[in-house]
Amino acid sequence: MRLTTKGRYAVTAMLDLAINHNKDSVTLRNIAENQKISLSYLEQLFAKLRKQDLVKGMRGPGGGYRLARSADEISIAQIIRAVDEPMEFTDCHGLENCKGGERCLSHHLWVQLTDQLDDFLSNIYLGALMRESEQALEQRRTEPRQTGDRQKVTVPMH
Amino acid sequence: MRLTTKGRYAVTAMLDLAINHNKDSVTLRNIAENQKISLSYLEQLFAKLRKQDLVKGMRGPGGGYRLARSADEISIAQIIRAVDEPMEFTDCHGLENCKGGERCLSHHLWVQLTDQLDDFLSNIYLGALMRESEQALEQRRTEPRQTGDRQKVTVPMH
DNA sequence: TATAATACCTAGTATTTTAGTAGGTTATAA
DNA sequence: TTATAACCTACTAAAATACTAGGTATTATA
Ligand code: FES
Ligand code: FES
Repeated sequence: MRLTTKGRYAVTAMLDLAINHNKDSVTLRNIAENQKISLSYLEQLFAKLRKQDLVKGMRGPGGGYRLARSADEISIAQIIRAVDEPMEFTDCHGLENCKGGERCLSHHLWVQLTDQLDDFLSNIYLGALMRESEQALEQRRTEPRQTGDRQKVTVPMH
Repeated sequence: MRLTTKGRYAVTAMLDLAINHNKDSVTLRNIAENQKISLSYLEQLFAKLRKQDLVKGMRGPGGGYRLARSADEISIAQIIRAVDEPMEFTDCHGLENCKGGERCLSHHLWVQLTDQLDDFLSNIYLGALMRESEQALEQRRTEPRQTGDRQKVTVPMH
C-alpha cells in the first residue's frame, strides 16, 4: 500500500511540463533541477511516458519535451500506469488464484478497492492540477508573507 | 501503488477468524493450512494484531485466537494499519518536504488520494465481509455446479 | 506430574523491487 | 563543426518484503 517515487516523480514532472506549456519545450535537465529528481532516472521514466504517447521529445539544442496532448486529456491514472506502477491491489491480478490456485477470501475486497482507486485517478486530469498550482502560486504572489494559508483546492470526486 | 501480502494475509486471516467465530478459538495452524499462509509469518502478523487489540490469543492445548471485539467493530483500515502497511501515498508523510525540504508539486494530490483510500477502508468492517462470504458459501451449497456466477456483493461506498 | 499443544519471541536470510549510476549513441540547431 | 539535448542499455546499491529457523512460556489434559 505504497506509491513509489516512480509514480510520484512522473506526475510531478508531467505537472512541471504542463505548467510550462507556454514555453516551446522544457528540458529534462530543467525539470531535474526544479523538482530535485535525478536526471538519468527521469530519462528512464520519460522513455515510458513517450512510449505511451503522453509526451513528445525533441532533440538537439533548444530541444526538450512537451506534452503530446492537451493537459486536459491526460489523466493521472494514465501517467502512473505508463511508468509501470500496477494500480492493482489484488495479488492474483484477476486470476483468482492467489491461494495456491484458489481464490482467496478477500479477493473481492481488493477488486473493489482497485476499482475505487482507478476511478479516482482516472478522473483527475493534469489540466486541473496545473490550474490549481498556478492559482496557488498567483495567490502567494499577491498575498505575500501570509503563512499557514494551506491552499484549499477541489479535486473532483467521482 | 501496491498492497503487499502482509496486508492481504492479515485481512484474509482475520476474515477466517471472523467466519469461525462460533468456535471458541481458531489456531494459527488451521488458518495457515486453510489459507495457505506460512505459519511463522502469520505468527508475526498476529503479534502486531494483538498489540492493536484486534485479536486475543490463548495458549495451551485448545487455545488459539479469537477476535478481541465484534467483527462489526473492526474495520479493514485498522487491520492494515496494524500490520504496518502505511496507507499513505505522500512521500513526505505530511511533512511537505519531499522536494529537498520543500513541498513537491503533487503533494496535495497524494493527500487527497490518501484520504480517499482511508475513507474507503475505514468504512468497511470485517462483519460485512464475513456475511458476504457466508452468503456466497451458502449459495454455492444450495446451487451446486453453477459456474460463472461471480458473486455480486455490495461494499459500502462512502 | 509429565506431555503435548499452542501462543509467543528474536534473529537471520533469500528474494524481489526500487532507485539510482555510468557510459554510451544519435539527432539537430546554431 | 560543435554543443546540446534526447535516447538507450547495462549495471549496482539500497531497501523492503517474505520467509525460515529455532527457540521459550503457558496451560489443558492424560
Ligand atoms: S487476491 Fe485474487 S485470489 Fe487472492
Ligand atoms: S509528497 Fe509531500 S511534499 Fe512531496
